[in-house]
Amino acid sequence: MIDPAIPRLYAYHRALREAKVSGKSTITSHGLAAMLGHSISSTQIRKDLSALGTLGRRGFGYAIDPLVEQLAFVLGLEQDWRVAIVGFGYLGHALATFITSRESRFKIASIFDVAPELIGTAWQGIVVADTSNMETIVQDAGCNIGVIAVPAPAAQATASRLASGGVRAILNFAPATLHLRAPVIVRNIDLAGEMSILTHWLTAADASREAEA
Amino acid sequence: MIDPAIPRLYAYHRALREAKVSGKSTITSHGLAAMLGHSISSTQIRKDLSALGTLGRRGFGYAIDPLVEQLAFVLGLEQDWRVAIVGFGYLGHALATFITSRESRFKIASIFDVAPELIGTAWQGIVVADTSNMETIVQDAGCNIGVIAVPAPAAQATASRLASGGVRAILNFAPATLHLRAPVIVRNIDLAGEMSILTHWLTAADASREAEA
DNA sequence: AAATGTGAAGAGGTTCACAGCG
DNA sequence: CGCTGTGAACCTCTTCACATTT
Repeated sequence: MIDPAIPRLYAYHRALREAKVSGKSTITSHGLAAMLGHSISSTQIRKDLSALGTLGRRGFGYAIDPLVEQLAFVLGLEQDWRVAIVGFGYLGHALATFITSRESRFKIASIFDVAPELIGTAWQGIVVADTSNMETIVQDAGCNIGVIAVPAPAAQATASRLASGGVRAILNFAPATLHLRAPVIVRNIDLAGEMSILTHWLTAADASREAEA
Repeated sequence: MIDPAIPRLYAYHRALREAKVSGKSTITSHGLAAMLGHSISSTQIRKDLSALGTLGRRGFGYAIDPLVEQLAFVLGLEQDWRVAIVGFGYLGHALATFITSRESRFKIASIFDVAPELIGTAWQGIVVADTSNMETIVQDAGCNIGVIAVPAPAAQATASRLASGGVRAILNFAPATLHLRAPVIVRNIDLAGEMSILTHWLTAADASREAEA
């Protein structure tokens, strides 16, 4: 499966579950495109879905149930994942809540922080640990995925230690470039960067309006 | 400037500021690529930077100061932006802190929530308002940018009201497709989606390892 | 008739190879 | 000689047009 298709597949998965909740049992590629605000064309949707196997019926559309199931399979959402969260400030806390509430297959398995007032407190039965034995705790808890919600200067060390503990995928919210030798999948979410994408386009929009005038 | 270059430009901006802090005043395209973990090639960097004007000196590299300045200009980081945050739970709180700490040009100008225990409390001098007069408050505060950190079912209404209040760019953390008629720039950040991108690749890695065996 | 599935054309961005300059 | 700047080749993904199936 091609790279940029994956985020689209997740979008389909989400929209289809919504469609199901609202009572539908089939949907067409056009209908799905409409649900997604036409940000993805119906042709694109058909191309993506046909790559997963023969799931549609010509002249009819797609049955939602098997489609959701197949998407969940391809996205790896049919197995359990154990997540370690490092940094349990507002961001870490928000992520813990968010992740577990949206996808039942994600379990927070360990939480770390350096703040003395947080260490030893519990969230949903998980006790916040200090970072001194991160590698072993992560390994013992069987964490596959790590979430980095620490300040930028601490991000690299955190990433290395998560990798040492056997984590093979990292979601990084710290504005820092992570250097890892091991085959770890890293996905960076740079909030300040996202903001500046907005400001760039706002500025560009202003500039072009002035150019017209 | 081409679309996918913008996130790269922000990455350069961040790395260059780091380089400056560590005492450098010039840098080569190769050096910058190394700082970014070679996730971007030096050729790509030169193409991107040359599109901004003649900023490098052949046989020498780039002077950091003018480059940072030019990048900030292109990214729209040289003007002030007023941000409205809707939803002041853990996520909203984290974003408020994060945004203001990273880029001094972003000012949180208004905050909204529906929780009675939050309404009326203050954060950094900004009083959390209920959502009843969102349009006028946002307009009076001169907000350009809105951040949606509410549950998915409330996202669409929030977006529409922000747009009515004059907001022209939205950073949306709710897993929902926003339908807006006005020329509003929307950037969606889907945390569950990001997680499933990781799980897809983890699953794919497992599958290919089994195929090899 | 209606909607999927798909080879071919097209668009957009990245990489290459090297010219140009300090 | 080192490093930037850039036209051309390349490649990947998207869109088009239409054959195909119910």
